[in-house]
Amino acid sequence: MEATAKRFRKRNAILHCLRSTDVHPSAEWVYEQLKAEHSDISLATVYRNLARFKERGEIITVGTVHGTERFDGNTKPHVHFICTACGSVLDLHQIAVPEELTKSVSGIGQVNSCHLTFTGICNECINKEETA
Amino acid sequence: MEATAKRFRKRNAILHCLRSTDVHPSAEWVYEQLKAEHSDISLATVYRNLARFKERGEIITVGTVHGTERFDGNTKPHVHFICTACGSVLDLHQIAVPEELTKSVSGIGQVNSCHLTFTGICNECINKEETA
DNA sequence: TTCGTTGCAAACATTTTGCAGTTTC
DNA sequence: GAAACTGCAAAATGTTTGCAACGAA
Repeated sequence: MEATAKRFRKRNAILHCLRSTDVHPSAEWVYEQLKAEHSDISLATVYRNLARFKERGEIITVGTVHGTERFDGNTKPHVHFICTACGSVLDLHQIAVPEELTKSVSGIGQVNSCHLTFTGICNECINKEETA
Repeated sequence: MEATAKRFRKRNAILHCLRSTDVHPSAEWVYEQLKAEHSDISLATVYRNLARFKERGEIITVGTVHGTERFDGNTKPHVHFICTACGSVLDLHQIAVPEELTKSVSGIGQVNSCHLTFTGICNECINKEETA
């Protein structure tokens, strides 16, 4: 099996981890997840591969939340909501950036991507606050 | 003059610096600008005041470009273009996020802000590349 | 006297890098 | 053997904090 070639085991694991979650993880989170299966994995490997994936467009960056970069294995354009209280990042699949908007950007340069992000307080954090 | 009270001179200078530029500066950039007028200013003061302004909504964060946070003294909602080559951040005043979009987000929590960002390569960098 | 602001240096957290060891071709 | 991937530890980076000094009320 090519996919399990020892050479790429960790790289594949990192990509798979990103693709199979919707928490928009940080490097640290991915590292923690993979430690179970790959007890000898190093954080540097996670960072190196995240950088590589990003370069190749296999993953995207959602932004920096509370000082740490957050990634998304879903590269299809979609909208995000970032809770500034707990730092969670949620997908808003029901919304899309109208194509006309993107088109009207030409003239400033070569546009490679477009990212719409809402920030606020998620329902969970609002409830916590009320209960407290 | 209240505005020039020694107590707030540097804080005012920092805010004024942000309000009177469209480069979407980093903390370091603001610091460098202010050194001319305030030779004894410290980077910590810049960071402290930027955090304060952000908290109070007097400035906003545009995002993190090449590892450093970039600020904007213009808090009116507007769209940005980030050049991933040179790291410059440009305003796209001609575009606006349709209100309907924002409205349809309710349900996920309390939305405080919304930010649309395009990334790509600015014309200047494209030209540099071609000439090279 | 009490409070808020600052400079300085130290601390901090995240991310990147150098190097040696290993695997694949 | 050459090239690619990795772990480890060290380094680099951007940002925050503790503290003493100062200024304003």
